[in-house]
Amino acid sequence: MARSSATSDVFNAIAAPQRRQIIDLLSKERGLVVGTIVVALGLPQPAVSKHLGVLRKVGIVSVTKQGQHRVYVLNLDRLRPIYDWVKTFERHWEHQLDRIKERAEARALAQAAAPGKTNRKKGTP
Amino acid sequence: MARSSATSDVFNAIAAPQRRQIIDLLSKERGLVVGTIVVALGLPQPAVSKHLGVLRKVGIVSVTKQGQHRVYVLNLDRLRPIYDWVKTFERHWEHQLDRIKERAEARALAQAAAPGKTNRKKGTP
DNA sequence: TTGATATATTCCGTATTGGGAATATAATGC
DNA sequence: GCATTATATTCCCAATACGGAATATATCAA
Repeated sequence: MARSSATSDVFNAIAAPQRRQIIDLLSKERGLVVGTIVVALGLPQPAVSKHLGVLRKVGIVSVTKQGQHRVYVLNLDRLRPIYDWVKTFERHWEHQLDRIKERAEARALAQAAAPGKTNRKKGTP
Repeated sequence: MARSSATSDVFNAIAAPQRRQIIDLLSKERGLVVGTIVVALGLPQPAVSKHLGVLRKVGIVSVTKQGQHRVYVLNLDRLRPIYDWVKTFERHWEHQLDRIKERAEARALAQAAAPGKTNRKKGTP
């Protein structure tokens, strides 16, 4: 046995950054034609078609013919397993998250009070 | 050029289910010795060592010698990129999420009120 | 029909995977 | 020293992966 095959499960399908890019694109622009993805990613068309093939096989995207184009749409629910998996560990980041959120809010307040400059590192002399 | 190499980034590192299992284990039991993981996964020891090697190289786990054992611990922050990525799509699942959160809060309250037993499903009549 | 455009498929080559088996290293105990 | 235990490393191999190049299919347009 070798590897789990990118077309076998979602985790392998999203391992390739190009495919994540495609997913990102499709999450913003609902329904994209291959050509658009090609120019957006700057990859050769066959490469894009292959990546789309992988995503299709796993069910992350689906196609509909439309004239001579293929319109790809995202099936976000297929990403749930990943979400559910990492969410298991969310607890561990929650405190950090809270702190980050607090900081962000503090920053927003500070900026609202005195806009014009983003505050820098830390160094409180 | 072939693939991005499992040892190159976190997304590839977690593509293998065995490695996700290891992560799951380490998230429950903080600090595990290789032998424990071996019996838990039912994989041959060299295989486990290799998977641990991948996780180590990506920074998901770190080792400390302890006598003749190696204790592996999880560095959960390294999984953040994955979390952050899927979280982008959370919006699409929000309704479901709200319900989950509500349940979690209800559970927390119930537990605060009467600790000692985790409540089971829900059943919304 | 011919041709242009849009997309998919096939073949090729190199790199990588992940388990198996054997072996190497390291620490412990006698 | 030697044996045992714990873990890592090496070598092998079949199965992929993924980009490149070429080609195949499909649709539209004239």
